[in-house]
Amino acid sequence: MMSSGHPETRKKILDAAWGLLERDAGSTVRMGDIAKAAGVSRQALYLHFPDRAGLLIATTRHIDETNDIDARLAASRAAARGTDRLDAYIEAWGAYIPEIYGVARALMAMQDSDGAARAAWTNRMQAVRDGCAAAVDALDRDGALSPGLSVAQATDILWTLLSVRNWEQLTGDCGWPQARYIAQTKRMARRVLTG
Amino acid sequence: MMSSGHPETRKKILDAAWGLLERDAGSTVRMGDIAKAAGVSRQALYLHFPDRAGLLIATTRHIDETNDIDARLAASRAAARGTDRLDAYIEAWGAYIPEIYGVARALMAMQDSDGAARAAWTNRMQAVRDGCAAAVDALDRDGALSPGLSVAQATDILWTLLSVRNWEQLTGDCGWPQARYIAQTKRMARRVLTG
DNA sequence: ACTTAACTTTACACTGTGTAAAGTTGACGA
DNA sequence: TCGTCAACTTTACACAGTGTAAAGTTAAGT
Repeated sequence: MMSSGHPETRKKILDAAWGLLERDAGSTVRMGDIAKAAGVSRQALYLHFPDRAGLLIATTRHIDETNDIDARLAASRAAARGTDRLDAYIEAWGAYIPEIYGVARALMAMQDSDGAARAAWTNRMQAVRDGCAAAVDALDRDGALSPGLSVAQATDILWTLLSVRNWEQLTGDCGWPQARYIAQTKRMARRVLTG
Repeated sequence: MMSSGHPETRKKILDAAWGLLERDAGSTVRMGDIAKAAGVSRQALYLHFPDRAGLLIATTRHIDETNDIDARLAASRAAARGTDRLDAYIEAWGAYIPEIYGVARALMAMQDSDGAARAAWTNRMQAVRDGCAAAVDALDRDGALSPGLSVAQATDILWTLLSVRNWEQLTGDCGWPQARYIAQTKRMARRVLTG
């Protein structure tokens, strides 16, 4: 059963899931953990969300709304020159990754087993890809795109460069501070795409 | 109970796991699936390997031995100039990723829940990182390393560029053929690291 | 014949997800 | 004031997959 129940309880659950996933993004957060954190019975979760995947997906949307991601990314479209636009997009998306990382990680971990989780995450990443395509288009219009690099391939490259996994590896395994991640990613994108 | 039993049966199991993980790298390969493919009871797996993580780790080693990975990577160390060496390393490792992708994927999926799997995979990736560091050092000795890029940071970047996840995204999601992956990765590495 | 290693068979404990259904509580309306 | 209804709790259970336990089988070795 989905989306019955008080919106207030629903919000409590989403906030609990968010907090828990943000806090220990490493360990596996179970349905029971979320219920306990929300001060609600485990079964109550199933009154509001169809299953674990549904709850996680709803959590990403909840985070998006709270942080007004649309506005943030829209701002990056304002820049006139292609390279400025590229920088702005990297800054906006790169700053957003840490916010969603907890849920992203849980959702990525489900991809192999759960089709709905895979679809939801793919959809989400498609939106990022669209942003990459827009930035690459802007570069291309300026004639700044590296010769011998098609628009499609440049988009693939930028999209890959900006993956959550790369952020995870650089800030996690390599211990980079967020500021360095942003600066170096900008540098890499410029070096690889323009020229 | 670990590593008792006939080495021949052990090899049958490892080959079965290898084949299965290579074939449907997407879906979840269960212990029972491997047992059936090996023509052996599920319990027999536990006579040879401590648990699922242990079996997967042993499978990577088995693949390494069969393909003589050490020799392949050692060959990349022969190149005189730093940039040649970089190319050779990318070619060697990049060609190896598809071979281990099936097991790698299964092992990566276990990382959140299983500490041994995490340790094994981390160890493995550390070896790749060492290769990256060696290539970066060679560039640095040639004075070819981009100014404003420390050896450590250059290593981090190359290591991230060469991650299995990036290969997965480019050849999988983006549909790149292997040859393009190699060529473009070489190009990116050169552009980002040297100059 | 006796033993032993290697493997099979059967059975079961455990974890986490999801379903099912009966019980509780408080608000709201006739 | 009583009934009703929605939201939630409680209890119970089915299911999948991993791993453990232990008794049974088989073939080779001595």
